[in-house]
Amino acid sequence: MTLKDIAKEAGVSTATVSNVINGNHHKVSKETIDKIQKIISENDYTPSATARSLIKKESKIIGVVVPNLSEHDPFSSSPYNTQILSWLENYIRNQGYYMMIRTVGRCQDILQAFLTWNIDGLILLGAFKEEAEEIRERVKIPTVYLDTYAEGIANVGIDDYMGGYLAAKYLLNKGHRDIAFAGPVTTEGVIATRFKGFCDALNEKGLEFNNNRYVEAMTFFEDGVKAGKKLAFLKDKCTACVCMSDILAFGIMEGLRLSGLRVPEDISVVGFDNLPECKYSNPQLTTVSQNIKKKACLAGDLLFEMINSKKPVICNHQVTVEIEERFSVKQL
Amino acid sequence: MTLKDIAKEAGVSTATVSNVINGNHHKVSKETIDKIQKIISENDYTPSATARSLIKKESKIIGVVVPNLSEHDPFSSSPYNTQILSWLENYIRNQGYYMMIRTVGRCQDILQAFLTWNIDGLILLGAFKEEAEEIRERVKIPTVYLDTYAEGIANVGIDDYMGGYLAAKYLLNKGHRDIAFAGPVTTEGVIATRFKGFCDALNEKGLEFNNNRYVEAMTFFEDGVKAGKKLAFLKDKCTACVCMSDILAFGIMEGLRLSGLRVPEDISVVGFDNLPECKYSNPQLTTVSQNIKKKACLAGDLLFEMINSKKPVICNHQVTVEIEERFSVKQL
DNA sequence: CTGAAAGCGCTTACAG
DNA sequence: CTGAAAGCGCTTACAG
Repeated sequence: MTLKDIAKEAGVSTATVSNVINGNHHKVSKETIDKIQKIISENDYTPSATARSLIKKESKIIGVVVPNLSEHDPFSSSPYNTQILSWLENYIRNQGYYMMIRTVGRCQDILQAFLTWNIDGLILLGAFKEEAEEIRERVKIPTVYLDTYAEGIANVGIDDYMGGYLAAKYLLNKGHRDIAFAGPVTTEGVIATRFKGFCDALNEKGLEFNNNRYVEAMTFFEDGVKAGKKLAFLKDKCTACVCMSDILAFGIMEGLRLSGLRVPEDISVVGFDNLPECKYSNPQLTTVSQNIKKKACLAGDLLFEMINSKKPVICNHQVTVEIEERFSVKQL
Repeated sequence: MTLKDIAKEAGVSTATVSNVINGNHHKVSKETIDKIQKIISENDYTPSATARSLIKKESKIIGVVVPNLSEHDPFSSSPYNTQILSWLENYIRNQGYYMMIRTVGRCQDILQAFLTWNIDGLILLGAFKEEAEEIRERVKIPTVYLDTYAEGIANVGIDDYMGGYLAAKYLLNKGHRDIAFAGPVTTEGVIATRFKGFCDALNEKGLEFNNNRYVEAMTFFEDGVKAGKKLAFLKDKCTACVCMSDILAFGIMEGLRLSGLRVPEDISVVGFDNLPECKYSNPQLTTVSQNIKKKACLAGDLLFEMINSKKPVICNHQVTVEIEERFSVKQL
């Protein structure tokens, strides 16, 4: 059933049917409206989004790109991304839009194919700086980045510096002095910024971070297990470790346990993200809490502001973070 | 840049450009192909998916519907759904298709709007029987259901009966006799079937399930906490509890703990699903493991079989389940 | 091997 | 208030 069929059945032109469907009721007489609406509901008719999108050059689709370390991993290997995704879906749906998801190794790989859908907006989770710069040049539709450090874009992130700072500060206040740092090694971006805050907190106390205590690890559970074992046998013994994600912290706790160490009795652990899982873990994880829902909502606000105003926005929201205290840190 | 522009620049017709783009190389001379491909790559041209979809009546989009208890919840409130979703995304992407996600209260609500996209296939997670029956009548495109008990559809589920049976059997073998069952109350479908298997295992041992031990709870953490407190003070004391999801089990363990009971020393807990979280929990959760990746892959296989063969398939795959033993059950 | 023409299902000036 | 016509960006017989 097409709009044309309805027009025929109602004995009017397609233009009139179109006006009824699109709520241009001031252009159509009451009787015509009623007649057409009756036919529409009787036939369960819905306009073709493709045809409409073709002519209106908009689609009501928001594309969301989830970068993955490997294209073979599912996005759930990063529960943080999953959380963000689900709040974005919620936001996008409430705006009456559709969400198209794509996991990808490098952001650029998918862009062209994605844009072919006339998508009205684009959200990118955790793109790297160089990716963002390339995308900024090539993509002309409203785009919002999450957790990306780059100039000239609309970004929603957190106060990563403060995250690292607070984690260290918290441990220092609990009497810890020999603190490890676990996460990927980077020179800029999210992790590097957190690391800087972390070091500065130590420095304030007159301490210097000992680089042997940088435990390199991807933010996955299995990497965490390995990292935990490394941590257990570190030459420069530690009493605590700050981890760059909760999942990594879970893995590290497991690795420590397998090495015969107890958390927090023998070594304290602080996570990052405050995922729901922190409440189930053993012990429940003290972590740097970022407000994931708020980030998703801010990203949505930004995106739809750009869509509705048809103007690009350049900004960098930094959502505040705080320590969520649970039971994985011991007072020394 | 459109196909027409390319045709003009190359001095050929749009039909010829179309043939080049679509790989109908036997219809076009070598020189023409080269000339056109040069122009295409120089201009970074990608065909409009909307226009193509309109005329071909296919879209390379797979719609995935995630039913939620509340439309205001994000889909991550069900980590099981999240896992399925992410493996589906993986599968769909590897087929060169796009995934459109929609969370919804009642499946029917979204269907019409969803179908307007000429989507090539539909996957529904956890639809109810009546929903499935309505959808079966109204939807003419390839559709695959997950965990739905209904006739005449293509379904991928698990052996729920065996899941319930094995959980009870496992506890019986560990010496437990007074066993509770925690989950939503239903008369048919996934949970009811598991419950039947659960009861039958008890019966085999000459035991009858005591209905006072049916702890009603939704499969969320917070509901679990409440259920755990109820369980702690049940008149008909139990030594173990089978929970209808891991998340529920985590909540129940927390509720028990808050009530002063230890798991597994005072009471044993068995979960259902075997989510990654089971490895982080306190204690690590013994659970009925379902192969989530396999389910997603089977669903993908089925869907694309239907899409490629253009024939509907009616079947009911039941993936096998097994007990994943960890540390939440005590030998009596 | 190539092109003119029709058409997918809509919307949008424009004329009446 | 209503309709004829053009057009969105493609593909597909069909004729040459």
